[in-house]
Amino acid sequence: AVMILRSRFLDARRKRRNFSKQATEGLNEYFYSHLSNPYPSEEAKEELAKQCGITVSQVSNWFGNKRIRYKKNIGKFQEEANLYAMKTALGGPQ
Amino acid sequence: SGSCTSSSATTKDGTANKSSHSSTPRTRKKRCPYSKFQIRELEREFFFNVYINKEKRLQLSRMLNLTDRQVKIWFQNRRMKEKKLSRDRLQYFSGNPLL
DNA sequence: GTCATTTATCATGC
DNA sequence: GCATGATAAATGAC
Repeated sequence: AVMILRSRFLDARRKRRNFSKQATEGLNEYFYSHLSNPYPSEEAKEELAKQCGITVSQVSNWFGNKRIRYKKNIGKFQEEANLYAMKTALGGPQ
Repeated sequence: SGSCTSSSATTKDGTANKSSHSSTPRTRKKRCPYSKFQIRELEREFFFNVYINKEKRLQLSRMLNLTDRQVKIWFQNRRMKEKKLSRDRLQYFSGNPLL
């Protein structure tokens, strides 16, 4: 039984699964509404994790990847940025 | 594929030697994944001792063709990885229906 | 020393 | 074939 749990644990860590639509939505809303300083505090990370149904580590991973990939190619994310800027302007998270 | 050997890129202090200007912001060392052999030996030592002393560090760095700094940082990162593994294990097994 | 990062790389999804 | 999440070197704050 212990071996089974151990193998499942190892498999769960290895396999990557995309986040749900709502999770990515929430992460992007925070990112683009804090574009000048996209560094959520530990409390904000916990809040996002609970809201998105993922772990705090996954929130940290997402922001780390997002920051550098955004910085490396701002143009590619322009459309996405406008989308979420529009969304927050129309009564999104205050 | 041939720019990860630790002999040419940096000096022993870890100070980069790319330009002659003394005030150039030293370039960040390129991340180069370690070989299977290097990882095996580092893990072996980590199993005996989570904290490595200076002598074993020098010995290991020579054997693996790494700098002291690289070995030191590897152990730091490895301790952080161990801590994260413990957190993940706890979280994973805490809500397990088989328990 | 820890620890949050940056950056490149790996592994997978689709 | 890239997008995406996770991990492995490397840096810097403290």
